[in-house]
Amino acid sequence: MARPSDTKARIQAVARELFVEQGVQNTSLRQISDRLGITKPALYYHFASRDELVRSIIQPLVEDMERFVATRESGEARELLEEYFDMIWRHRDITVMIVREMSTLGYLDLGQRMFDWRRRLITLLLGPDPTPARHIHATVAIGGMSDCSVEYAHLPLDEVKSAAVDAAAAALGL
Amino acid sequence: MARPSDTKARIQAVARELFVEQGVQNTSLRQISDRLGITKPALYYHFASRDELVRSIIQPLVEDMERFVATRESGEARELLEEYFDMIWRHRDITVMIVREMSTLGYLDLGQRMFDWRRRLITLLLGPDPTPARHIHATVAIGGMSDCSVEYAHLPLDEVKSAAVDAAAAALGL
DNA sequence: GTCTATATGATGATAGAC
DNA sequence: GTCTATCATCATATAGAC
Repeated sequence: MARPSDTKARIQAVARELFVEQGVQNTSLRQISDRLGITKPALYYHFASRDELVRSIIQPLVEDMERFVATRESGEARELLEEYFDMIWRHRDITVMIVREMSTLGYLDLGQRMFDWRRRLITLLLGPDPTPARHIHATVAIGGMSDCSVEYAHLPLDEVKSAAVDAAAAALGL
Repeated sequence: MARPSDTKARIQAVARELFVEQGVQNTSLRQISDRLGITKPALYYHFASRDELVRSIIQPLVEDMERFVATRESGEARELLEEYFDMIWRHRDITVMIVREMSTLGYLDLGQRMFDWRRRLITLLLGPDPTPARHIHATVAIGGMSDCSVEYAHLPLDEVKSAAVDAAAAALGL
C-alpha cells in the first residue's frame, strides 16, 4: 500500500485519529492494527511498547509548549495572548485528548506539566507574585481561550482568534 | 463495620473517590471492593452493573445542571454568573472527572449534554442569536470560570468566586 | 517487516453456598 | 448480604517462522 518506511508514520496517524476520537485508554492496539490492515504484533516492530507510541504522539505538543514558555519574555501582553492562542489552536485536538485523560496519562507527568506551563504563562503576563485576584483573572483569560480552541475547533482560525483574544484581554483588564 | 443498609452509600463514596483520583475507566471494581474490605461480587448485590454505579455518582450533577438551565430566566447577567459559579463549584470534582473522560463516558451522552448546557447558559446571558463574536466572549467567560473552579479547588469559595466572576463579567463586556 | 500462535494477566459478570 | 469459585473476554506483549 505505502512505502515500507512510511508504516511508522501511518501507525502514528491512525493512532492519533483513534486517540482523539475515543480516548487513549479506550483505544486498543488491535483497533489500530485493524484500521491499518496489519496485525497487532507488526506494531511492535515499530514501537517497543504501547506507551512509546502514545508518547511519540504527544511529544510535538510537549516540545512546542516547553519552548514557548521557555523562550518568551515579558512584554506586550496582547501579543503574547495571540501567539499563545495560535499555539493551542495548532495542538487543539491533542490538548483535548490530554485534558480528557489526565489521570490515565498521569504516568507521563502531563497534568503537572500543563499546570506548570500555565503558571509560567501567567508570570509572563503579570510578572512575578501577582495578587491572587489577578492570578484568577489570568486563569479565566487563558482557560477561556483554551475552551474556545476546543469548542470552535471546526471554525476558521481568524474568526475565533480575534474574539477570543479580545475577551481574554478584557478579563485581564487590558 | 457499618450498618448494613449503609453499604450502598459507602460503595458510592469510595467509588467517587477513586473515580475522581484516577478516572472512571481506570478504576476497577476490584479496587473499589478492596478499599472497602469486601469482595467484588458483593458490589453486585447493590448495583446491577458497573454502569449503574457510575451513573448513580454522576446523577446529582446532571440533575442540578438540568434544573439550572431549565428554571432560570434571562435577567441580571452578573447574578446569573454568580449562581452558575456556585453550582459548578459544588460539583467541581465530578466536573473534572467528566471532562477528562468525555469519550469514555460518551455512552452516557454527557459530552453532548454539557455542550448543550453551556449553549443554553449563553442564551440566558446574551439572548437568542448572539453574534459569533459575542458567543465566543461568553465561552471565554464561562469556560474561564470552570477552569477556576478546578485550578483553585482547594481555596475558600469566596476568595475565588469574586475574582472569577469579575473576570468573566469583564470578558463579557459588562 | 509482517505473519501465526501463544503466554499471561486483568476485567466485568454470574452461580450457588452460607 | 457477603462469600468462594469460576467464566468469557479482552488487553499487552513475546517467540519464532517466512
